[in-house]
Amino acid sequence: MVVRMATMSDGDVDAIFHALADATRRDIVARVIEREQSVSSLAAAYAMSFAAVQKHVAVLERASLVVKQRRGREQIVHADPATLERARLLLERLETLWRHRAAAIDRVLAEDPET
Amino acid sequence: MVVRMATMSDGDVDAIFHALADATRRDIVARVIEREQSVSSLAAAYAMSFAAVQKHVAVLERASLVVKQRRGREQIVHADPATLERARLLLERLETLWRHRAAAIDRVLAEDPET
DNA sequence: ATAATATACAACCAAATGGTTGTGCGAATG
DNA sequence: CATTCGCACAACCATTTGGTTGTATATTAT
Repeated sequence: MVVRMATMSDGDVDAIFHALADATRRDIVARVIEREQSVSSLAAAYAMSFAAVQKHVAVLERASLVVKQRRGREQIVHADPATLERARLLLERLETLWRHRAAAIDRVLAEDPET
Repeated sequence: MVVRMATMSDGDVDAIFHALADATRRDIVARVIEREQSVSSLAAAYAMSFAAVQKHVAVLERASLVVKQRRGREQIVHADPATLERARLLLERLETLWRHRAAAIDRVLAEDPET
């Protein structure tokens, strides 16, 4: 199956990195990657109000890093690893840029040493 | 040469992702990767005040994504690709976690199908 | 039917963000 | 020396963030 990567708007990328810029949210992502779980089960893990955790999950959801799925009266939070990959690919692209630049510099230096 | 990766505090990671959560700042990183340049030469590229760009560079600097180096009256902004790599490695670790989980699920499913 | 549970959501607050303008100061140029 | 250039920094402002509490709603359990 081929999946076309939708072109990401700046806003999407902003949302992803912003969501990852908080230790609690990164921890939530790690937890739901290991095992999907309800919002309240997540909330139990942190020294803050339920509503605060709920908001963190909402931020992750807006960034498409997690998805919520209702099950009875619970809301189960799943990871969406595709979004993580998108973010990683962006960083990889920047690193590639760097390697190309470094290679270009090397070429120039090798070309005409001490002329 | 062996480089020991200093353990990153949550705050460091927060700073890196926060710095990347803005299109202007990501663009600045890309530009200085391609060619290091002065703050004012960067500022010329954006439709905002010099001070605003200066602040963006400061955010990137706090995150160690760029380094400034004085040259005469100019301040030359360089990329620090090591920090980019750190961020990428973090995302990779999360993705690895996911792959392990997926593998564990596969194992369970294969173990006892339809008992 | 009542109570308890899981979530949603609004209102509120302090602090941080992302922008502005203005002021000052060291370095280069005329 | 006077001026201009590149930058730093402070003050200010609107908006967003990350937390709180309180209220409402739907679902399960007694």
